[in-house]
Amino acid sequence: MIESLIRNLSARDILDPDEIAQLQRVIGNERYVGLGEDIVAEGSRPMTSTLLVDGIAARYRVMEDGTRQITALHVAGDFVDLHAFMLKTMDHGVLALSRCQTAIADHKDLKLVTETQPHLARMLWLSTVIDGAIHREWITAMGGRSKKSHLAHLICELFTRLKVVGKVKGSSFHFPLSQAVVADVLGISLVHLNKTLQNLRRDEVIQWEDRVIAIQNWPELASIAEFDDVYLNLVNEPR
Amino acid sequence: MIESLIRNLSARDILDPDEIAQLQRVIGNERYVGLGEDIVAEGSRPMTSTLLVDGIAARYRVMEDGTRQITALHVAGDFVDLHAFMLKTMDHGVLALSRCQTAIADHKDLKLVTETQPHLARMLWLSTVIDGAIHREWITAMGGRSKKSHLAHLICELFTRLKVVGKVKGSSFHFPLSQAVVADVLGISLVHLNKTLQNLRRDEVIQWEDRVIAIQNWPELASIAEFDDVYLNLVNEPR
DNA sequence: CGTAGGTTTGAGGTTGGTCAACAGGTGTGG
DNA sequence: CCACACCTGTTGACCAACCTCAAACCTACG
Repeated sequence: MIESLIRNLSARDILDPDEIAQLQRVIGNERYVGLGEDIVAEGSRPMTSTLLVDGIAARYRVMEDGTRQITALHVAGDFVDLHAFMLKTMDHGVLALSRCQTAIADHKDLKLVTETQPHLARMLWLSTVIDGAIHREWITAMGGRSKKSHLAHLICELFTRLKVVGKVKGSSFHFPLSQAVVADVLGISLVHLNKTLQNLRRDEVIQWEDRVIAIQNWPELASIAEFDDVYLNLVNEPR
Repeated sequence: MIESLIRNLSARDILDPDEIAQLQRVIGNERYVGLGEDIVAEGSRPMTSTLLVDGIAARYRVMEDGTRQITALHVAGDFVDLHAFMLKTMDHGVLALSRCQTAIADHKDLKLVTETQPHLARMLWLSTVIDGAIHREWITAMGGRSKKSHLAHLICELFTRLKVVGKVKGSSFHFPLSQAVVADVLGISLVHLNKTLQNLRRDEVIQWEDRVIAIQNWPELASIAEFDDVYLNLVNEPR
């Protein structure tokens, strides 16, 4: 159930067996959330944090005129709302973009971890801080890059993150989101997203059909994206 | 030296005297950084985290074509790189946008805090998580709002954050940044920023001259911005 | 076999970018 | 004291990026 989480954390530092056991004890209560359903509602005050065991989820905000902005994407092994352990109130919603398998950790138990397992607590802190690093990268992409580059960057990032948790097959990965959803990620219109995508296809750097993205030319894609994975902190070192 | 930090944290939860004493012990080594100088360099591996005691600083990235994107602004009482305590390597630089007064905390000491002062450690964790909430709000503003609304939002946010640390005078605050810098925050050109600003002035919601921003009509400004301060977590509750 | 969701394309309008020029203020060297 | 460079803000002209509206097409599904 928590293999993906273990892979995520173990990519950044060594977890000892006792810490893994702690995580197994603290995380439970599996359930499934259907496509399009909220995993966590905006404005709620959850007493637990949710681990995404499988599927893809998004944090999102909707504004007065009805436009929806997606602020983060989550894959297997990500906590979708670990920050709520500190923030208490959700300032955004979390939505299942595919059928999702989830598990939860009680905030009471997480608090106990901070009191008895400082290193494990730091690892959880780390995962919220990596979320922040990803946010900054998205800000950079939105403000400073062309839309083509931004889309390429998103694909590079997802490929890299999915690879960490073993969810890629060769150079392709399952990607069940519609173009409309991706448009809400990039903050552009569906029409323009589609044209940007055609542009990447014309360059023969990616294929995207039947809910699968295949990377045809990684060096070129990464170059279009100016992708550098340092911000994902895939370095195993003491934290 | 750490009054602003205390104000920042105390706005979110009660700090007991011992915790304040701990912070005072851990944070020291004041220095000044001149306008335009780096406080922390991209790619570095700092052994300390820097508290901004006074002034304004920015986290930034510069891309291949030379454009600079600012991903966060910091004011007195903010740690500019507390996340580096967990991330180890800086994936961006931090720059002084005015003459800045800073102080530092050793990562060794912060680690000790996580081992001996779990509540204080959670408060530090909280402050990195609020950074993340601000990032998400910026993503929302960049992707979903008009530039006018985005600029209005930035002003609302800065006013609110400065108010927490006692740096506003009535409805105005000192704001020494040039329009070129603000353009790098919003991810738009200087020319367009200027025209957007004129637009807000024409509406008589703000004044901005001589390095001071004065808010003339807060309700209208907040409405243009769709500003809601929940994401800043200005609620005092147990964390 | 009709309906709904997703993708693709075109036309026309708006937003925002680049280039260029000018004004005001400041600091510096002659 | 003047001449000059430089930084910031402002404005206009023109062009590219991106949006909205609309329609056509495809597939899956009841």
